[in-house]
Parts: sequence; structure tokens; C-alpha cells
Amino acid sequence: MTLETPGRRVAPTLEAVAAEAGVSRSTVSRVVNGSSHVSPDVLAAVNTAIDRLNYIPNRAARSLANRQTMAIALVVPEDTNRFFGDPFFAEIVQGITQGLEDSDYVLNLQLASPSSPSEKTIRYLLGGNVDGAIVVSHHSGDDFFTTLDATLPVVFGGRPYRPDLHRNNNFVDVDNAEGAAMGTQYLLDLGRKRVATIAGPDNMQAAIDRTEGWQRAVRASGQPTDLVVHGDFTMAGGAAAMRELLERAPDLDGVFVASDLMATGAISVLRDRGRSVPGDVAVVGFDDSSAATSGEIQLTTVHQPSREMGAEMARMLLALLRGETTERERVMPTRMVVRDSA
Amino acid sequence: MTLETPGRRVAPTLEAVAAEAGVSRSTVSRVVNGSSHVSPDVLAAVNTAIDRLNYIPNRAARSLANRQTMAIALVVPEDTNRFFGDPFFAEIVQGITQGLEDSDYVLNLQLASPSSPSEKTIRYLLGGNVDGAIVVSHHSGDDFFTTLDATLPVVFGGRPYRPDLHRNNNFVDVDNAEGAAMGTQYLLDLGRKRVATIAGPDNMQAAIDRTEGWQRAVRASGQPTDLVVHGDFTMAGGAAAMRELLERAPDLDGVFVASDLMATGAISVLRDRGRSVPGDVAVVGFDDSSAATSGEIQLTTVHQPSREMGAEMARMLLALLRGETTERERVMPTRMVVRDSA
DNA sequence: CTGAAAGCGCTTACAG
DNA sequence: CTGAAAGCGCTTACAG
Repeated sequence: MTLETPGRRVAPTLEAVAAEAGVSRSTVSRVVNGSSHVSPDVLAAVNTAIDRLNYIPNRAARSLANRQTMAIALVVPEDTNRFFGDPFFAEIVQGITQGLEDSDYVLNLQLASPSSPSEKTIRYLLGGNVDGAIVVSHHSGDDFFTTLDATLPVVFGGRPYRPDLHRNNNFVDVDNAEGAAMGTQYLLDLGRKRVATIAGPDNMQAAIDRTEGWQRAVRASGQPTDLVVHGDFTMAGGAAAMRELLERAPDLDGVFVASDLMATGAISVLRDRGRSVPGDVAVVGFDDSSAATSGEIQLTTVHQPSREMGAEMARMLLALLRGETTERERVMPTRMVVRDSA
Repeated sequence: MTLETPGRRVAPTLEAVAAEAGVSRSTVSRVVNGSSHVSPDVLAAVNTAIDRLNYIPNRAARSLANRQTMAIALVVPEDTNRFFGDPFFAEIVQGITQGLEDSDYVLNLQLASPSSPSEKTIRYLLGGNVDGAIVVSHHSGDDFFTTLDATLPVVFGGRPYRPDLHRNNNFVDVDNAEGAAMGTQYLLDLGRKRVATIAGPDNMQAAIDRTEGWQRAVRASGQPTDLVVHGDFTMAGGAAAMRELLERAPDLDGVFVASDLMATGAISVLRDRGRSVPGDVAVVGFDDSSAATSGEIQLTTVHQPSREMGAEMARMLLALLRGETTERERVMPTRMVVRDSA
């Protein structure tokens, strides 16, 4: 070992292992890749050499040769604050990680711009860095992501905004409209006479669907469907929306909120204004994320199985990567979780 | 375009661009890499071809040829809950992202096991997937990370537990002992007669340093230094530690908590037990993360510039990657932020 | 300024 | 079961 470069150890190559074991590179490659066509003694010799040299295959060379990166991207078109601020994402990530655990794939998180992806993101996704992608929190207007599945295997978290634009259309979702209707109906069954909603951004399909579910239930009850204010899925957004709602309808006595985090913000405004929850105003959230139970008052909410959804996205992508043409749309169930806010 | 494979578009190569532009692959490569030795007309022709074909260089081939991946890993040896639960990490990530913005490097997040890294993580880091790594929240006992810098350029968030084991030793930190002493002194100056601490895990250097700072200040004041209970840097951990502290010393009237998140948990226990904050018990946190201002009572805390620290780690790694032998240890300042809890 | 050629470290038919 | 050889898509001296 020369000391010429004060630098770092140079990684051993397949070639070195072959020399050490006294076999050809092909054979070493077979061993590394678990081919069965290797005699026991050669197998042992190669493994010894691998251990001795501490050999780890070079990913770039491997990828170039077999056109697989063994990496998948989790793309979330949200800024850091939104991503880290909403426990929903943590659960999705946990689910995906879990779904990938037994595979050889690693997960690379890419936070993208909420509006349209940066040049860097595009080059990353299209430059052969990953074998597939999971896109969560997709906003309409992101034409890039919409058409990405023509180039790369992609699974979306949430049904697409414009299904017609997709080449392939794989997603995991819940029936958001149904869930929202259920949450709203819960408020109506409580006898609430003026039920509003704090909706999500109207460029997200899940938000649109939840608003529609609220609307459906409210309309069926004979109440007016005018009380909708949009928030941005943050706590502050929920608070702002609540303020506007109170201004527009001081007499409201129930509100369905499209996410737990927004519900938390809404509740703090209600209490600041002297309204008791659920006494004066009953609040139902959506997600049943950890935000539902971390605030001052435990949220009654519509549960969606975020972790399982993440795991399912991973499984679906893995199946696509294996070339299987399995189920491509998976809609999971929601359910009411009754706690203290309604 | 044949319809034989129902598959996906195959990406155009350098070769294709060269053919399209009527030049050699070398020339296209030069254009792609921004070499100046290209005549204007050839440059234009190549760029046109690139646009027309929508060419994006294949990363694997590129990496293999020039031994650069243009990716760096952010390694956080914490489970998903800890990572997503503590806003401190969000701020670090924001800082790093910001520090990398103007570079061509992408950031790949790797959550590792808190104890020792998985085979997958090791292979990832050593298999040529990244050009360098930033390791945050390093625990002692992780010999792998400790010696990783012999193989890969690494910057640590926080000074090392065992500096002697490191080959290279690059880190960004604050003076944790100093900061903790300052926070504790603040409590003492308030006239608190029995000041405890909720410390972090004792396998983390930052936690050890903060405990030492508390101890130094408390000892100097003539109070006993027996009131230390360790938490795990989570809200629940802070709450549990507070319960134990109250049991051991019902008369305590001040507590320095090694993280804002733990402080939040501690305060909720105090209030549950009927102790007013800061009236009965004054609480000082550490971090000044968003956790300091999101609870029922705004935290008085020791501020550390998390975002700037992240940015600095990125800059330091970038410098290492450029081969610069710059400053390798950067200690940033802390300061008191006085709010309502003390 | 431009091109031919070698090489990066693997995998994978193809022979044997 | 094993090896020689071609090839994956780039970069980079080396000539010219």
C-alpha cells in the first residue's frame, strides 16, 4: 500500500476478488449474484476472497450492465415545512420503508417543488438514478408527474387528477368522498344544524373528493352547502380558515376538516374565541394521524390506514418492477374514530 | 416506433445525440459538460440535437467513467418516529438542502437503525452510491460511522464521541456544554433553589455535553447535582423523565431540559400535576426549534442555529468534495431566547 | 476545436 | 460448472 495519496482507500473490484480466488470474473459475478451454477469449493473460495477484501460491488458498473439501479424514489411535491409538519407523511414513509424492507431496493426521498418540479428533480428521475417512483401529494398542474409513468414505473398515492393523461395508472387511495361523507354524517347525526367544512387545496384530488363528500352529506340533510373555506393542509391554514368561517357564519355548530392538522389549528381558534369543543362546535378531522391525539383535545376523525397505504404502494411498485401486471388500483377502507372533539 | 414491447420509452444515448448532430461522441460529451473548447456552431447543433431528442445523460455510465455520483447521503441513525417527530431534524434538512441548492449534488436521505447500521445501509454507503455523507445524530457504539470517514468524505453533525477513532474529523456543532450552562444559569439567576435536568441519551455526545454544562452551573451555585434523569429526546420521554424527577424531588422549582420536544412533554406532566409553569417550576429547553412555540406555553430555551448548521455541513462537505482542505471543525454560537416557561 | 480509442467495473449470452 | 469476450453509456487523455 503506497502512501503517495493521503486520500482514502480505493475499493476492491470484481477483478481483484477473481485474482484473489483464482477464478474468472464471471464466476465471481455469479457468486455475488447468487447463481446456483457454481461448485461448492469454488463458491467457498470466492466467498473467502470477498470477505478478505471486503468487496462490495460498484453500483454504477452494475447498473450500467444490467440496467437496474435497485433504488426507488419517493417524490413529494411539498416544501420541507409541509412534509415534516404533517405526521401523515411520516406514516406514509414508514409504510413504504416497511414494504421495501425485504427487498433489495433502497428508498431515496426527493422533496420537489409544490408547483412544478425543478430541473434537478427531472434529471434525477429521468437520468437513470432510480428504477421506479412513488409520487405522493400530487397537485394538478404537475404535468411532469402526470406523464412520468410513460417513462418510469410509478405508483401514485391518491387517484389521479386527470386519469386521461396518464399512460399507466397505478395508485393506492381511500374513498375520500365516502370517508368525508361519513365524517360529516356523524356531525349531522349529532344534531348539528349548521355544518361547515375546512377543505384542502383545490388542486389536489383527495381534497376535492373530501369536499364533495361533505357536500353530498350536507345537501342530503337539507342544509345549505355554502360554508366551505379552503386551507392548505397546515395548522396555520386550518386556523385561518376557521377564522373566516366564524366570520361568515357565527352560528355554525359543526365543522368537518379535511385533515387532522388543520383541525388542530381550527380548534385552537375556536377556543380562543370562547367556543367550546365539542359543546358549541363539534369538529371532525380526517387522517387519524398522530396529530389527532397530540393536541389539547383528542380528535374525532375519519381514519385512513396511512401506514398500510404506504406499504401497499411499495408492494405495488415492486410488482411493477418485477414485470407483473397485477392490480393497479387499490382503494382502502376508512372508518370513524370517535374521541372528544365531536 | 414498434409496438412489440408495450413497455416504456427507451432513453436516448450520447451516441444518438452525436448521430443526430453529426459529430462525435466526444464532442457531445464536451457540450454536455460545459467544456469551453467547442466552436459556436457545433455547440448550437449539439444543443439542438439534445433538445430534440430530450437527452439526459445516464448517471450510471457517467459515474462509472468519472467516479462521481453527484449524490450525497444524509444518514440519520434514528427510527422514523424520532426523525419525523422532532422539528430539529426538519430544520437540519432544510439547511442542508439550502446549502446544496446551488450545487449539482442531490441529497439522498437514509434513515439507519439507531443501534448499528443495516447491511443495506453499509452497502449503500460503501457501494459507490454517493460521493460523501452527512451523519447527524450519531450514537456511540456505531463504529461503522465512526470509521466511515476513512473511506468516504463525511461531515458529522456534532462533535465525535471518540475523536481518536476518526481518520478525518469534520463536524459542525455548537458548544453544548456552554449553552446548557447558560440555560441553567438563567434558572439560577431567577432564584430557583432546586434545579434539575432532563438529559438526553448518554450515548450521544451532545447530550453528554449538555448534562455537563448543567452540572457545572448547578455545582457552581452550591446546589446538589443529583437531579438528572435521562430521556430519549421524544415528548413521551420528556414526560416520563419529569414524572420520575417529581417523585425524587417534589420540591424542585427549575428544570433544564436538553431538548424542546422533551420540554414540551415535561411541561404537560407538570401541569397535569397541578404545578404552574413558570410559577412553581421554571423550565428552560434547548434547540429553539418549532416545538418551542407550538405548545400551550411558549418555551424559554437555548437557541442553536439548526438551519445554518445544516447549511454549514453541506458547505463543508462540498469543500471536501472539491478537495479543499478547509476548516474542518465549526462551532456555532448559542443564545438564550426568553419566552414564557422561565 | 474535434475525433478515435481506451477504460470505468460490472453482467450476460456463448462456448466448451 | 467455468471462462473469454462483448457490451452497458459515458469520460478523458492523446493525437491531429
